[in-house]
Amino acid sequence: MSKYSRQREAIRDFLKSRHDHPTAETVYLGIKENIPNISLGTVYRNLSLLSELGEIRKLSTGIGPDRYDGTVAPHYHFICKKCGCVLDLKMNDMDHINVLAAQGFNGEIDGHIAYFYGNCPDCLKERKNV
Amino acid sequence: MSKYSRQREAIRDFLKSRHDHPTAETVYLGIKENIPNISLGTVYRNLSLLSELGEIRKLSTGIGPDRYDGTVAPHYHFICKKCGCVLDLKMNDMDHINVLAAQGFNGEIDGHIAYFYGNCPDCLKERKNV
DNA sequence: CTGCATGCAAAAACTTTGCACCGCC
DNA sequence: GGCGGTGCAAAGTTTTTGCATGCAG
Repeated sequence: MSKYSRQREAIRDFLKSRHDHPTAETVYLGIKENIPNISLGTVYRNLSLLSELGEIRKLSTGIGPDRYDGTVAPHYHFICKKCGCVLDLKMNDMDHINVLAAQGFNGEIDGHIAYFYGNCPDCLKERKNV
Repeated sequence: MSKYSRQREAIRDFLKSRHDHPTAETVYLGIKENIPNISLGTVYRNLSLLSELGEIRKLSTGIGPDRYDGTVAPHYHFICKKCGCVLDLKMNDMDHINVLAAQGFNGEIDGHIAYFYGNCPDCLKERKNV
């Protein structure tokens, strides 16, 4: 179905190597260091392909542009309301909530995404200084 | 802090009166029937203000534009992967997951948003017909 | 009156797409 | 070779913003 490409591989590797949650722009700039003439369109095309294939995940945080995550194993995210940063949370998968959601619902539920909101450690610290 | 405006009130009322989850565009077109010369900019400004005030909620589904919800009482949403529709789920609030998330996290967690994904009743039906 | 809110339009921010060329299979 | 992938740039979509004017307090 899809053919090898150096650009796609670079994008996948880039995402797997990072635990922050880069935007398309950040991915673009990062890859550019090794493949200087890669284009932003290619980055978007591949991010969207990889995310359909389930090799990466797209995060729509509601703050700023979409972000991408190379970790597909189930895990959850924290989003700082103040600075907009996105952090991984170390917590177990909550499979059981799919069952809760499915009760009294006629459709088919095969997954969930949960974002936790609040203040990140850095912003908390700053708040005390002010 | 903020002054009365007919436009803002209309937007708030419009959202409270509906249980689908309209986009800014839909809100704009809806209000326009009563206030023909309202502008899209005003709609965006007020949606964003109301959502900061906690009077409405913004939903970033990752599929299409942001949507807005006049129901602020805790509840959860289902998003159809196929048609992109957004439905309310009848399920209890899962306060306890904030505690789970806060374990081993240094920041402050004061809320969460969870989206459930799958196929909506209509798309399931359609799939059987094909 | 004073200042927040609005309408309008331009611009910014983000993402997708058409097209000619390139390179994997 | 054939077909999917790329670079480039233009266009599409969604959202924000500057500015002059309007209206609530």
